[in-house]
Amino acid sequence: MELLAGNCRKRVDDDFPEDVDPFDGSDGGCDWMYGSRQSGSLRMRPHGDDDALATLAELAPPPQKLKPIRCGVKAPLEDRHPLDILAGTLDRLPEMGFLGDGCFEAPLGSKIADVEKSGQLTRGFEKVEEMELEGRLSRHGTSWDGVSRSSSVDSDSESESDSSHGVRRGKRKRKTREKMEHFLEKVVGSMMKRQEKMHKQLIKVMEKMEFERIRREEAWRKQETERMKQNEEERKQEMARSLSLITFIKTVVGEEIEIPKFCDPPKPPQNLLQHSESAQRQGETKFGYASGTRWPPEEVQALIASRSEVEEQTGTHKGAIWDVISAKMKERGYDRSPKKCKEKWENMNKYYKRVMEGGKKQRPGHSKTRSYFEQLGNLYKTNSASAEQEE
DNA sequence: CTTGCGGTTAAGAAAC
DNA sequence: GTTTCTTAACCGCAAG
Repeated sequence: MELLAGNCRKRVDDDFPEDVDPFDGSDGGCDWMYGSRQSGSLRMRPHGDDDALATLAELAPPPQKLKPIRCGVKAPLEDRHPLDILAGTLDRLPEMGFLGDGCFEAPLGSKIADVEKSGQLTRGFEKVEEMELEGRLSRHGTSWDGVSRSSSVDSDSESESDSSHGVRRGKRKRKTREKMEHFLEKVVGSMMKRQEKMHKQLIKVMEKMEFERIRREEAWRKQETERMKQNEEERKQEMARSLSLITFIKTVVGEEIEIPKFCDPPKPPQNLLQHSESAQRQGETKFGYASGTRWPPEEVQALIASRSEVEEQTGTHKGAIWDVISAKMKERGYDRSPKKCKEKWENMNKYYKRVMEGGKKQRPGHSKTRSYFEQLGNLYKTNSASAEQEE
């Protein structure tokens, strides 16, 4: 498009006289198409023989202010037919970045050549006329240049014009134009097809990449699940070893060893996941924990144990105690944020106090849900006892 | 600003 | 179906 807009400075190779000013009237370089602006246009000479060129002139009216395609250096005007020049330019479109590689099965130039050979793009000369012309041109020392040819032919043909000639020319003109249009349609159609094909290919590649990404993700998930399972196995083995050790010590010592509650086999880190999974099948449990936010009794006990541990260690409730508690909960296999731990603790205590103060009777069926009451009560007792001792 | 605490509310489950 | 219990989550206030 840049080329057509006239601002393309890209240098193409020598086949195309890119440095030639197509509208430069000084040497008549573009008169073949637009007619001489100095000595009168082609159309001013109705009896010109070069019908195809005349057609081109009709198709492309002379530009008024459009800047021609220029490049840095002026090259000598070639003795080439304009259609050859056009073909050469079209063939360079891919190089110039207008079309992708292989936009056309064969070079456009060759297509044009084919069209010419098959007579689709006749230049409007009959063999005889052409030979005649050649002779005349050579007599005038003019090269095979559209302008020279057309102008010299025009001047001569004026004298030879007759009515039958005019009718034939008119027909040829129409025919040529139709063929030109047909050819251009074909070119555009071919370009569009090519672009469509490329677009489809691009979509295919994108789909393939997306598929690959999903596949990798799946593989990663699988791997992660495997790793978790392995961890769980190791933990179980460790627990079994510990239990057998404890049993052995028991038999050796002959005394009952109290195992702290928090030494219960910890749940795997994915217990939250399990909760959500089990929540679905937990019409079976008292509370479905359907929301996934409810704390199961074991988790509540773990929280209380963690809290009492930290309290023993620090002796204070201040500071980042809930961070420590959250970390301890994680060690036990429960993933709860410090904020959640704190909230749960507060809510639990609130409810405990409310119930204790209110002296409400526990629902028999709900005794399980308040399994933490006992632990909390113990905790309060020990706390108050230690406070009394300090006093 | 952080922390602890009390109050409130909506939602879910069990008891009636 | 209604009532009651239990819980999570949010808000505000006071103390440090």
